[in-house]
Amino acid sequence: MVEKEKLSRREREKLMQREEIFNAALELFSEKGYHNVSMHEIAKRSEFAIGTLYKFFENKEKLYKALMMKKAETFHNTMMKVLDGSDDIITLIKKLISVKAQLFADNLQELRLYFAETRGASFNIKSGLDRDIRKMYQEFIMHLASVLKTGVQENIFRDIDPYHMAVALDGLANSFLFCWLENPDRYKSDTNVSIITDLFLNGVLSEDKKNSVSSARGDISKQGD
Amino acid sequence: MVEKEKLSRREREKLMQREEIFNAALELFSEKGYHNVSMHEIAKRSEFAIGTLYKFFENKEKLYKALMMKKAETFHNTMMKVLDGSDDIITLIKKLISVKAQLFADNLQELRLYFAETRGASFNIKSGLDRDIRKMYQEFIMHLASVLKTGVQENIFRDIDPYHMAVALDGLANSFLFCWLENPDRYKSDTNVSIITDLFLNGVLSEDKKNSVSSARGDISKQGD
Amino acid sequence: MVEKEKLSRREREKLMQREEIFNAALELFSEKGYHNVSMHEIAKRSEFAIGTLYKFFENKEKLYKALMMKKAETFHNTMMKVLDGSDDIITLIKKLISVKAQLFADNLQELRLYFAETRGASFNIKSGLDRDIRKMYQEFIMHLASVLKTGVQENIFRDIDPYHMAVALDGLANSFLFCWLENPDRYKSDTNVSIITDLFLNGVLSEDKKNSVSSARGDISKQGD
Amino acid sequence: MVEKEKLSRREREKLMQREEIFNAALELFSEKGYHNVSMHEIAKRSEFAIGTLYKFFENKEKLYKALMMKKAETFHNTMMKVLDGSDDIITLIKKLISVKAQLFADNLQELRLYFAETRGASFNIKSGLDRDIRKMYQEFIMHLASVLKTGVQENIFRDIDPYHMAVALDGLANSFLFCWLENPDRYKSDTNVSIITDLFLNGVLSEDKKNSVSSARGDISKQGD
DNA sequence: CATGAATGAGGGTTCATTCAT
DNA sequence: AATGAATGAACCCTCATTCAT
Repeated sequence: MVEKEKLSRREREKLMQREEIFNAALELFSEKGYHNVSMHEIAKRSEFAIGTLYKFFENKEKLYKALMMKKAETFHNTMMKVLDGSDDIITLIKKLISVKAQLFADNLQELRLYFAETRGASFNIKSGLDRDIRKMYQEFIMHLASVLKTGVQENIFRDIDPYHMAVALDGLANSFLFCWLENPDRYKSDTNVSIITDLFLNGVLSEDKKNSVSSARGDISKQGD
Repeated sequence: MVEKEKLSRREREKLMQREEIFNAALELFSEKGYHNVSMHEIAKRSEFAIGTLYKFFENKEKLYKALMMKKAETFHNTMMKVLDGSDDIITLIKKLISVKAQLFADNLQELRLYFAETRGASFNIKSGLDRDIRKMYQEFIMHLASVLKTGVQENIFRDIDPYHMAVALDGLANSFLFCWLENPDRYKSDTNVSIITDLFLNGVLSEDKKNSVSSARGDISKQGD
Repeated sequence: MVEKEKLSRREREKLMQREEIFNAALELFSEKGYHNVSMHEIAKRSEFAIGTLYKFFENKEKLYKALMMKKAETFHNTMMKVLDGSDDIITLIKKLISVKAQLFADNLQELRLYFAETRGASFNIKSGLDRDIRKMYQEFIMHLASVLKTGVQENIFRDIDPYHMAVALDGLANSFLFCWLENPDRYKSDTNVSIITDLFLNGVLSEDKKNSVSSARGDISKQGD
Repeated sequence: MVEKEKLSRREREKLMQREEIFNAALELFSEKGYHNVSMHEIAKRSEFAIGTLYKFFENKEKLYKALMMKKAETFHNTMMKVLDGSDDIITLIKKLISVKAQLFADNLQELRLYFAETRGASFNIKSGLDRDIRKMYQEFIMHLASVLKTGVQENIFRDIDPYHMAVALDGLANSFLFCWLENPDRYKSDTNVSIITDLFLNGVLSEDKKNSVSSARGDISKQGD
């Protein structure tokens, strides 16, 4: 993503330093939340002087914003890449959930911060972080909707507003994933992704598709009367 | 809930004052989040002296916790009451969404705080607020699951784990409601509640029930072929 | 001391109330020190309203001063009364130490406050408490000196400046009494008073008196060469 | 005590700053007592920002304790050093009083604080300051007692409990010194030290020594018959 | 250029005092 | 006259930010 070849040694070094500050800050914010972390702590953890932090980031809020935006972009891009794949729509949805599940498993703390910004009370109103992140989120939903729309056009899905389908799919995934990550004992990564997928597909697949999509029934509905 | 007849004038006054502090604090916390509101501000907004605030609430954290617990209990009780109604399961679900929609419409800001505690990064860990609120939420989900279970037993729903259905229904509702409340132009309270209901029911109704539940089809699926 | 006969019921009542506030305040100040006691606490302990406290005492500092002055006067008067007795000088000194010892044993905490004002850092500089108490103390020392002077004139004591003798006697007594009250295991009230007396008398008695004052030798000096 | 040669410029500076805060704080505490001095005042007097104070001392109580302990140690060490000298016992006592007198003259305000902790009402109990200081004081008394004991063994003093002699000597000195320092007009450093010494020695010297110790008579007892 | 000592505004909280009832 | 609810100045302390080195 970063084109190291074109940068001078000095510039590369700077980028590395920025990265190290990022990592230290992310760790701390994730552990304790924005307001319970001081610049002092970040400086110590990143092994830079406080002044150096301010060379890279105007202030604490901007640092946090940059951090969250970076994470959000990573999440965003990861999800978007799935949407841009050439899989058939059913596979794509399965992948989407699967990738999202992995994202949750790997970044639970960071996602809490992320959701605090999207759903909860933003820590950084002034910097407009919440606005920017929500915009990205909307972009993703719209893209997902456009993909789902092809499913409707191909008669795989019933004629439901694709935007609604997108919101539904995402909401379903979020609530299950949070639920599982908070009650880790309930979570078995293999079968659980399909629970979400199946619940979603059952609601949106067109009648004549239902039988042909194996996993969409057997798993969650035990009696096929 | 409060028996005003039995209280002395002084006690009524106290209750009113407490309420006013509550409201001022709730407004401010909702607008800016816990850490961006000072006791000074709350005092000013509520038109009391700082000392008076401390007569009613031991400290800022306790005030916040009392606030959140009160709101959470209101939400909780409102939703629980619906579950305890004697309606048939389909009506009950519709009511649930409808009531929840109203709750969202009336308390968007407060709900942001609520979600910050349940989903986002709550770092008010000391007071155990997040634990208490999540417990209440789990209680609700379990109760909803038990109600949905009767739907499975009566063969209205397919044989899906009721807990999963509960998580799904709640997740679906949350994401739609947040979405609409952030894009108020998309929101028309009448038709939109049924979008959530229909999406959910389509995923869980047993085959032989689908035709008999009118609203569950026509609205979202325009053509059943 | 207070002539109750001449006071109306109302006035007697007031006096009683004042007394109760005094006692509550004295207890608390003795337990925790001036700055660690709030008017609230005094009100609660004395079972009066805060406002009532302020009817009797202009402010906290004045209350404390009144309190300390009263205690100081009690100490002062008790000691002065001994000085005014008609005993011979040796007996008088013994009584003085004995009475002082009893005062210390009964009022250790209050005396700590008293010494904080006379010797330590006064809590109430503004009110001039330290000045007033030190004045009383000087008065006592001067009176003691005048009594000791008769001992010099009667050739019972050597020709030492009576003021010096007074300071010496008081200093001796204070340091022993504090020492014993802080190490109560060392303290046996009977013999210890005579330790102070003997030490003092040994230093000041004229040669020809030493043999005639029995207790002044045998007790502390075992070998009479 | 501090090896300035081995410290870097920065370290020396730090030490100087600490010293300046110490001095400002000591002045203020001595003038007004612990509770009547705010960190704000100390900051202003020492010409540092409040934050800087907290770089050097964890909190107000720790600052006060450090202050008191330092002063107490200085007093303690100064007195102890005299005790460890190789002088004969009479000279040693004279030196002791003389050094103590100088200490009082140079540190009257600070000594008030010190006595507030040892004798008066110390309510800095949390930090254990009073305990630590009293322990040091006891140590000094015990050491003094052990030195005086040699005087008894060498038959210079009568057979009096050395601990009692120590308490007496210290108490005598304290009361005279306080008295003089509060009535500076009475004080003439030369003759007055010998007043204390003589009073003490008169009480404790063995009979056969009294004549040989010149100063112990002539000064305070004008006629020896 | 990197550093981190120094800053001081602003936070939460207490409590002596007032005054309407 | 007695009350105690209400007040708000002032406390201790933190931490984002600056700037001389």
